[in-house]
Amino acid sequence: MGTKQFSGLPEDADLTRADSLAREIFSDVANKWALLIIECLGERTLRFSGLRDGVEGISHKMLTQNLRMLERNGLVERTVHPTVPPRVEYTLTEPGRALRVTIDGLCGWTRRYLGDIEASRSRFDA
Amino acid sequence: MGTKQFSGLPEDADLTRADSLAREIFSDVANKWALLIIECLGERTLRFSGLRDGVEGISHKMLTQNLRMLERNGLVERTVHPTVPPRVEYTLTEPGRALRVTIDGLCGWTRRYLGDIEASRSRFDA
DNA sequence: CAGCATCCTACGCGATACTG
DNA sequence: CAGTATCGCGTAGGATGCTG
Repeated sequence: MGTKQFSGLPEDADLTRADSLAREIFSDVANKWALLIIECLGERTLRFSGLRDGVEGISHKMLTQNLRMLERNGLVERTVHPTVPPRVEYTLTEPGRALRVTIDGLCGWTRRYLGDIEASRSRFDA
Repeated sequence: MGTKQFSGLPEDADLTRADSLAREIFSDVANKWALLIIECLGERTLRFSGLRDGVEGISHKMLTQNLRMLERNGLVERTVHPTVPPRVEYTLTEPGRALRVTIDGLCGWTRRYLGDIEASRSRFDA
């Protein structure tokens, strides 16, 4: 981000602060588990356990940790039903759904170039 | 990816292998440094040192490491000019440029929701 | 200049156990 | 069931030094 990928603004007000914030958000979001969680949520509402099953290979800890982070950034909404046993549901917010569109693009890209990448790999490994 | 986000194929041939490969690629690509390197490269051709300056905060080691990985997956092309001192240039390949479009979307998303996220954060931290 | 190898630390992350 | 806390290992990743 050295070249200010995020700003693109005319005014230089306190652009530095905005840029460092952007970089921070980017780091939060550009990680495997966060992306997979969002992708798994999609349009549905899922419980903690549902997400755990849905996101293959994720540990209890990673799931809670990332869910907190996503909630903090306002990408998922967390609703607690005060029943016993407790029932907690997660849904994407509007920003979350917007991000999901991008992630879909990433998944599509992966599908599209799967073969090329596999080929490139075997070439490289030789 | 428990729900096979990547496959979406009719035939179930050896879909499992394809899916695990996809997951592997996804892990490679869905990481902060890789994305920032690709974004920094853009349409340009950059040398190692250029990338080092361009991608703010990246260490020598992380840069080489990620560049190797991206080269292996065929997302960047590496050309060595046998001069002294050596001159090595990096460019995005076609798959790399395609991925870049997606990353641009991610950057755009960040810009777009910067304010909302900042607000959500202060709300959450209270 | 580019990049590999080595060392060493910090922390990511899994496993486990405990509350409401 | 959902969540927090603690411990412990493995690895990510920074710093440094050596080659061509």
